[in-house]
Amino acid sequence: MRLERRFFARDTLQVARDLLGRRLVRVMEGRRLAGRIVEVEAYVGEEDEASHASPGMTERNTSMYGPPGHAYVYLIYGMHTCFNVVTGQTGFPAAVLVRALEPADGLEAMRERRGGRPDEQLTSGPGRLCEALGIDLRFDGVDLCAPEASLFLEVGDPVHDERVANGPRINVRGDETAVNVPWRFYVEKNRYVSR
DNA sequence: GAATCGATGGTCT
DNA sequence: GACCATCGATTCT
Repeated sequence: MRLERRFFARDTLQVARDLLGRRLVRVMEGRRLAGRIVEVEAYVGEEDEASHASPGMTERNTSMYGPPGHAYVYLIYGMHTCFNVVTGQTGFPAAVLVRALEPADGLEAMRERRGGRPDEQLTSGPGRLCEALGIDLRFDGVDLCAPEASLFLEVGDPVHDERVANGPRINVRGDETAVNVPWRFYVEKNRYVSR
């Protein structure tokens, strides 16, 4: 069962929290690579100084202004890509960065893609999970809810409140608000959460 | 373990 | 020309 567009069209903080436990799935050369989402961060509006939308619309961040349920993928530090899900209403720039997965299906393929690293390091970080699932810049702007999508989200097993922790976002710049708002959500004590 | 540092390229001023 | 929503290796305590 896939997550439908209306799931993503809600308040971004709600979507971020509810994304925990869902499965991110990549179909690649007939193989299914999937992981359970265990860590995310929300980026909300142009007022959020940590968001790429803070300077207003640019060529890079255009996807953030587009319809919910699409991907926003960008290159960071010249060598890693990061995957986000666009949330909220079309025209309002907001997205949830997926920071870590617990590997579920296609472990062998992920190990190959990740150079044989230990399983704990396959998908425990935004750049790592993109490498493990083969998510690159070509996915920027694609519709994750399209029937033919090779990258999509499944309902999975939602995480109960007691298992959800939150805190400030990792490695963000900006004013005091941007640095301190507890918009990072993760599954408590999960081995695959980053850092 | 914790802290530090280099790699590497697209985007924006 | 500066700045990164990172990773992995190296260099410390």
